[in-house]
Amino acid sequence: MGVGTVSRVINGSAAVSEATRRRVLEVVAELGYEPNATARALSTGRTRSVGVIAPFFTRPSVIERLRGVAPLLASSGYQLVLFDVERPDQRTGVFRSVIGRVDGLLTISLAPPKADLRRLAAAGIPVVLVDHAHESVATVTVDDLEGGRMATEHLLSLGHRRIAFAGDTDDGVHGASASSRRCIGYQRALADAGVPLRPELVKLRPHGREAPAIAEELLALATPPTAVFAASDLQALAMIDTLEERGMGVPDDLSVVGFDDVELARYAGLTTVAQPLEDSGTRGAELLLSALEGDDVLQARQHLSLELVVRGTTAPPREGETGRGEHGPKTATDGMISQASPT
Amino acid sequence: MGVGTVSRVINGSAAVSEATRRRVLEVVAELGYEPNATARALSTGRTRSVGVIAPFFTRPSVIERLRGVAPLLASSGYQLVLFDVERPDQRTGVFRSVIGRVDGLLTISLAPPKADLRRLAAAGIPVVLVDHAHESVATVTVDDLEGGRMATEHLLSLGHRRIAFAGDTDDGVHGASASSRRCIGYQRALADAGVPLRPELVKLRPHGREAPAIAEELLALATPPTAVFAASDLQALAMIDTLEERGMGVPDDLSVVGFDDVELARYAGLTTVAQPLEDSGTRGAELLLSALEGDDVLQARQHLSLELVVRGTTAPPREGETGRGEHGPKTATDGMISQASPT
DNA sequence: TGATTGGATGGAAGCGGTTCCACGAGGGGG
DNA sequence: CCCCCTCGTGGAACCGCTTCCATCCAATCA
Repeated sequence: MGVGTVSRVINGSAAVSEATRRRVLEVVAELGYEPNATARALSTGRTRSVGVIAPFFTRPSVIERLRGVAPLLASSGYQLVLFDVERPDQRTGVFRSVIGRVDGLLTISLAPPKADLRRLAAAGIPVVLVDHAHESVATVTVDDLEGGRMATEHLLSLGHRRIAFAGDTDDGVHGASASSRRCIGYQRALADAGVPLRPELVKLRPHGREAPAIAEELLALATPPTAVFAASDLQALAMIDTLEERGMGVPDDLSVVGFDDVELARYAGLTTVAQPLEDSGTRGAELLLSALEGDDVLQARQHLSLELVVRGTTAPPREGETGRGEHGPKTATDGMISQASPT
Repeated sequence: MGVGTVSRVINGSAAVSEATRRRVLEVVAELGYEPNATARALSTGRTRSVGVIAPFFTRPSVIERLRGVAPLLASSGYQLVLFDVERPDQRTGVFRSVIGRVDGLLTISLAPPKADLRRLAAAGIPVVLVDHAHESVATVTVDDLEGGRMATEHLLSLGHRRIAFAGDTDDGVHGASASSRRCIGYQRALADAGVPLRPELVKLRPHGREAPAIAEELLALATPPTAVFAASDLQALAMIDTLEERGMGVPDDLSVVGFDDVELARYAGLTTVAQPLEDSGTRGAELLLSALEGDDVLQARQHLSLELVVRGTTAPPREGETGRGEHGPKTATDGMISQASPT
């Protein structure tokens, strides 16, 4: 029994007589032989695994995306190799180090450097970007700008005028510009409504991890906002916690809108802009799988839609605090007709 | 420049003259050369990656464990390869297929077949079991039995007597016997309190995914329970949803206790038995990493402790419903003195 | 000055598969 | 009866790296 024959039997390739096939299988079973995946990968050039690169993959929003990815990969026989990016220096090397380790690549909320994308392409590794737009590879995105607008308009329609924005600094490290696009939507909505943008109400912090600090700063303002639009649910939730610790009632004293609609948001009753997280993962995986089958998906641009979900953290501002009189003292003269047009 | 020399420079092994080293590095930079990880793995027998096997890894409890694992692996330079087990047939092969793909293995809430454990040992792959006890490999566990007892005793101390248990069928597929151990704790607590075990109050369903069905069945009973101990927070939460849809108030009409204390539980205000999920991941990763360094950790048995966290889903039963009169009609004769000894 | 020693270097072997090619045997057609 | 095909099979070459061994050269020592 030559090595070639055994290989052929195991891979079911080419023609092998029924007799030898049976004999090989017999011996394989007896020896409990299991082919070495690494050797096979080296020889064939295919690893049967796809890489998923995500910053802080245990974040709820990423996890919900993975919920869409995992089942598809599992049922297609691909191994899921997770590359967690937690520090800037990790990101530098990841895109390079995956070459030769994976057959395909899916990134979540990350902007791959153009140079790396070129190398990947040269290496014949298909790439799909979930939650990040790019001109030359397949992407699955939502209209963050529009989402920012939706959240802000909701607040405006409730009668709010002093609306803060809490987001991530687009440090360029993770290239997660979703937050900044949402901020643009926020600014546009304000502009369209003729509400002046007040720079002191726009708070940016790295990683979206310092919502408490932002809450404190906002509260310390001479005239605090009556509403906050946070660029992610996690930020919104953390902010609400801090606010309530400081004795502020949500939404009575302050309205809060989030973004994403992660599972937690439902339980916390958070008003938020919902994006189809799990679906984004599914679409991304579909795209990648089809690229691995040989299809050309470079032009694919999946656009998922957003939806405002109004729950319990937004309400009209207290009387006299619509913020119309920008700097004016809190004169409680408006009576009770502050509700604009609730959804 | 021979291949050997280049290899030596790249791996910083053995002696290479400063001149050649510089020259090699130069060319490497110029060519943008990146070593092929697969070939390296085949040659050295080390993959620089560790496998994590978990059933449904996107479940909150697993994710929180991974939160402990990921940072440690990342900072030690190991790749995290995730093997998601969603179907029984996947489990059969996983333990075999990891051989040759990973240097070490960490399983979560899974019972590896003894035979596979032997093969792994023979292949020199260290294994750490998180959330599953085993005699011959390193484990990180909690005392589920005691946890079941804690939850049940809490309910008993509130005055409940008709206490239901909602858990997973220990189908042997995932070998997740945590649920059944918790059930034993539940039974012991009842026995110790002299409360007879009523089989119709013990509901087991696969995957812990059918809490709604269990809730329905419980409600349909001639004399429904006044409290439920669910073997996981997810089950508890799903059950509460269903209960409330049916017009039952929690905890007014029915008390519910969960298990795990996942993040959601905090937001949902669920009373539950808290186990240090993230910490379990950290401990597991530490053990594995140290085994990878060559330490013998086979005897390691990390025992983490549990804690009852009382929130808003448990309360004394309604008057006259302590269940003392097992089958008795709901005679509302007890007056208002139903509170036993609230925590 | 010749022998000795040790550091630097080149390259072959091997890791465990897959694949291609050559070869042999058996069968059908001329 | 011989030739040619075809099918089945064995094994060499190769995938890209590490590692060991042999070689070489220069410096040190006698």
